[in-house]
Amino acid sequence: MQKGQIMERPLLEEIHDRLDEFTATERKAAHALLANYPMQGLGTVAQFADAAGVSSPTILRFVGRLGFPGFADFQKRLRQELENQLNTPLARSSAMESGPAQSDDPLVEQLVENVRETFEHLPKGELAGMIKLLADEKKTLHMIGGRFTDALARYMAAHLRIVRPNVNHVAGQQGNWLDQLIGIGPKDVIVVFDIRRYQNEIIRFAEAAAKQGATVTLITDSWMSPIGKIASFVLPARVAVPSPWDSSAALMAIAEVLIAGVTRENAERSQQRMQALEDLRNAHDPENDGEHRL
Amino acid sequence: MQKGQIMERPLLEEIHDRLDEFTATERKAAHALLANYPMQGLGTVAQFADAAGVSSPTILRFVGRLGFPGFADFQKRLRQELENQLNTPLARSSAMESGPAQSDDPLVEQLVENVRETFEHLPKGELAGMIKLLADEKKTLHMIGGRFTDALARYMAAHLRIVRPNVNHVAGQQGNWLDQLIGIGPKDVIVVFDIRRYQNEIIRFAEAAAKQGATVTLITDSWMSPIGKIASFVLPARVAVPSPWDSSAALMAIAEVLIAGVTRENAERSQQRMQALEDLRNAHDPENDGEHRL
DNA sequence: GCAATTCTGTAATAAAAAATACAAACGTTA
DNA sequence: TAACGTTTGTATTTTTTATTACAGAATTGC
Repeated sequence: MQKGQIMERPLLEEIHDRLDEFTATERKAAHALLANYPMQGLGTVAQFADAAGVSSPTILRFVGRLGFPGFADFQKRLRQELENQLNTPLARSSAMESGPAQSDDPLVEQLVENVRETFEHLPKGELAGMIKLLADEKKTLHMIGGRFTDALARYMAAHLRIVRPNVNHVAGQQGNWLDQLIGIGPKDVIVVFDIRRYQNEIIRFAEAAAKQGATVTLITDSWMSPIGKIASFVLPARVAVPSPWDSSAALMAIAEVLIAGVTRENAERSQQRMQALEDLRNAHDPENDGEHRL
Repeated sequence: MQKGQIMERPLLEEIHDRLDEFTATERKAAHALLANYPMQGLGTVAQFADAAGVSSPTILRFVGRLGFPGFADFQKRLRQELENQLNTPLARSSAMESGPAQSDDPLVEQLVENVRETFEHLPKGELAGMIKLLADEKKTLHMIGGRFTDALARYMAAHLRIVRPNVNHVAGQQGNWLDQLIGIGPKDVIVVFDIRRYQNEIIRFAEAAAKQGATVTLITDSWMSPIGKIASFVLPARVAVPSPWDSSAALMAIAEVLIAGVTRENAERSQQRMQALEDLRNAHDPENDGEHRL
């Protein structure tokens, strides 16, 4: 079917969406371009062809199918897109202040150092074991966090929900939490984010869950959280920075390593689910050409 | 694939410094290039000449004087520079390909490196300006994020809400978002977290807010977010890691630096509000033994 | 398993763009 | 102001690059 020629949509997206309209070699060209977008398109046809492992005419046919009369027009479009993005505050700053200029802010230094040290001291066994546990889809996962760390629980749940079933984020008010305790048993795994000051409600939730047979895992700022006593796996992170606040950057980093680990642990399933979700999104996404003016 | 080529300093700088070595018309060429760097150099010689108001040979002499054997070499250099900025310099090539590497997980290495590099390249002016803006309590702040980055918006809002009034997290469904647009005007500041793939709804929200006079700020993965065009401040972070997911750790780190900055910017007010909140908590929740770091 | 169709690369051709030669214009100095 | 050196554009040549024609390969349908 013929889509309306919306010239404003990024070429990147259009190529992505129309990937299956192309022939096998044209798709190789598309992938080469997407992999190094948009620079790959700004050289010569021959360079492009070489990088994609196809012949020059295939490149020409590819851009032709995208709707460009010639390669030059295609390049013009790419340059146009780049130019539009380049005249932004970001472009100004990143181009101008290109000096290395190590950060002199002690907060920044400490924060970066925290992330690095966290992994340096992270017990490998705990990490591997926890990944394996979280990858087991027969278990139901429940993420929970405190006042600030709730955002991390949410973040982790949003990702894991994509690569595996049975992922729950224990959100909302405390009363709500207790409701969710009802169904929890040996087949459940609780992932707790808990840094000082350790909130009583979370501690109680974790203890209750453990009592009902659930496996409790903990991502925390030290081994000091009371939950550590009942947790099967504990991952400690550095959180102290010269500020009234603790830093959650290292916690976030741990969460991401866990997410990546679970994804990798069962790559095919993850791949399938991601693809299925992608299809669903495309199917549901109405052609958004209507502009919303308010 | 990164060649052993030494990363010389940006051509932009060199041209700027050597501006008076050039002849009058060559300088016109230089200015045309600087005015639209580097896109102006990526077209044909004739286009370049036309834009600069000089003849083609002058362009050739200009690039010749810069030390390039031919125009093609000059373009190659420009493309190289762009590519280095578009992709993370280290991520795509070195981390992905060299499998064995250190004893450490390459994902972890890249993640830590991302956080470090993010701050190395973070434009100081943008950061300082943004902190000042966010510290202005006459403004109302609205945090918004995408599928995954919503957690960051939430996290940031949770913190800022403590140290200053008028902080809002634009949460929930899209329909909801539009409702919140109603009251937005020049006294509002939108903080957008947006990494690829950039979600249309968020873009529309930011655009609409900007149209109504609000100040838009952006924390993103590169200069490619369309919101960059309308944003007053843009803070870019490294997000690429060897995983199907992008890493938000650096985004989180930026958020924390902003939070700390705002807290510091108005230390007394922050102190007062934190104390007041503490008192409230103790009054309402006697179980909590009020240890609090400040 | 064969025919028809589609796809793809090789090689030739056409188009363009870069590079060059040269003369006019300009500026500088005697 | 005249003569010299430098700078600059026009016109031409040379080279590169895009494009096209066509035949062999691969795929699809019957």
